[in-house]
Amino acid sequence: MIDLKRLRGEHAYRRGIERKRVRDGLLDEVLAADDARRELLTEVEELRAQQNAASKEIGKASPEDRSVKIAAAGALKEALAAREPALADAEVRVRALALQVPNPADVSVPEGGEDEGEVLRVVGKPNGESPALDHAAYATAMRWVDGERGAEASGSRFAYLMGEAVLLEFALVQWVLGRLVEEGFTPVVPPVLVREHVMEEAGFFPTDRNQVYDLPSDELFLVGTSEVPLSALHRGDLLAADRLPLRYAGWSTNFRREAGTYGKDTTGIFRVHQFDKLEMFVYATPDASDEEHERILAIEESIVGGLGLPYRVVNIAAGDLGAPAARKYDLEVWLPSEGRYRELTSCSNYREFSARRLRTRVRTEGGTELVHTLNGTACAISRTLVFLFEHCQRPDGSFAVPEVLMPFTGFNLIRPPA
RNA sequence: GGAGGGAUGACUGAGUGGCCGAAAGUGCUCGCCUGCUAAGCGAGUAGGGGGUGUAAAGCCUCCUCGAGGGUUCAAAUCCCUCUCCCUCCGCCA
Repeated sequence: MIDLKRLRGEHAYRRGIERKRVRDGLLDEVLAADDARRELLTEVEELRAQQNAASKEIGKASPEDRSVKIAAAGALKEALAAREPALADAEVRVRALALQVPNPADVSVPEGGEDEGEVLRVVGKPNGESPALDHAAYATAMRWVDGERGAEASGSRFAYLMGEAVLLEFALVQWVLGRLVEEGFTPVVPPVLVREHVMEEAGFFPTDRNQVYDLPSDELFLVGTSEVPLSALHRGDLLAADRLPLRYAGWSTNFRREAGTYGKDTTGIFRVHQFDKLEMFVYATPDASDEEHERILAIEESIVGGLGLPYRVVNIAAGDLGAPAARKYDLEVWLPSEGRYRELTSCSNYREFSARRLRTRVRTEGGTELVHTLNGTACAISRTLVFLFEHCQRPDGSFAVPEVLMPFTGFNLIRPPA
């Protein structure tokens, strides 16, 4: 959630919001609603002050004065009760509007939409050739992915992952998790079913509600990323400054309805309803969050680069940022069969946007401040496999295991089935 | 799933209708003191919102004792619902 005070008083803050895609007039509506709310608040508080004072006097009053004073206090109570609903309505209205307002884009974020991200660097070179089979055909040929049976069992975009592909998954998890522990991350296997308030406070409801699977009879929701439960880990906490940064590496299965993606990426396991992912989530002091963001990016680059995948780093444009992100980097990897770069990982700095709803704060010399939260993909397994299926595929159809994974797979080469 | 007990500030813990935003202790901050020390002495120390203020400070005010609702002139305290924790019984990967 945004800072209404800053929206009211800081031009740059407002400008950062306007650089994202915001409905015309929304910001003025929020400000007007907030003005109305504060006016009512002043009025109601004045009445409450009178009522409190009147009540206090009754306690000290002599028995014979009491009945008169109680009657007077009762009248004040009624006057107050007449105005309170208006204030409550105003608060609901401000909140509903404020929730629609995205986090301002950082000044370093380029102008524009989806295709206007700024390519910061290109690392590694596509060799210009495509493998004999694209990732989907290869995975089927190697008997690693069975999408047909997956669809029979659970519907489209579900698949069975099998054989060496599963060993590759666990090798990836082992290798990446080891790296993250080296970098000071605490590994976490979080709950993947959460309550509604967790979804709300993590910023996924109401905006992305249609992307989330729910279990109505238990009033629980399946998470689409471990970012959700990790953000709830310090809900309402007032943290000591010397505990920050808190770095967590969440491993979870993730569930996404992928509403609105009909017909997109329909082959293989590029886009599926269920996948496993290692996610980085960091709580940082406000003055350290930009540095922490660069750190997360560097880790992502070392993972993607370590797998030998050619990639580029994109500074995502304002119009393409999600609502909570002030800035975001994507790592896009070359996908030979499509002849273009596709997103593999990303990392965002939410600044204090998410922490405001979570009420996660840090005690500093000056007082208390909202923490900054950041998140980044360490390794999204299915999609990583997609890229490996093409880049590690050799002309004879065998699969060359990336060197960094060899210690965890116990084999270097996988031959196609006879 | 059944029965009972509990949730208070950074932490421990007192408080069963007004004198309580809250005793005491711990911790922390500042000062003093002992030749040194994890010792002693003194003072301060909850969070959040609104208003005022050029800003900081200050001042006024409201809200918050797990969450939400209710009773009452008045609620940490009484009632209801929910969440969580503990103990016992049952069941179980």
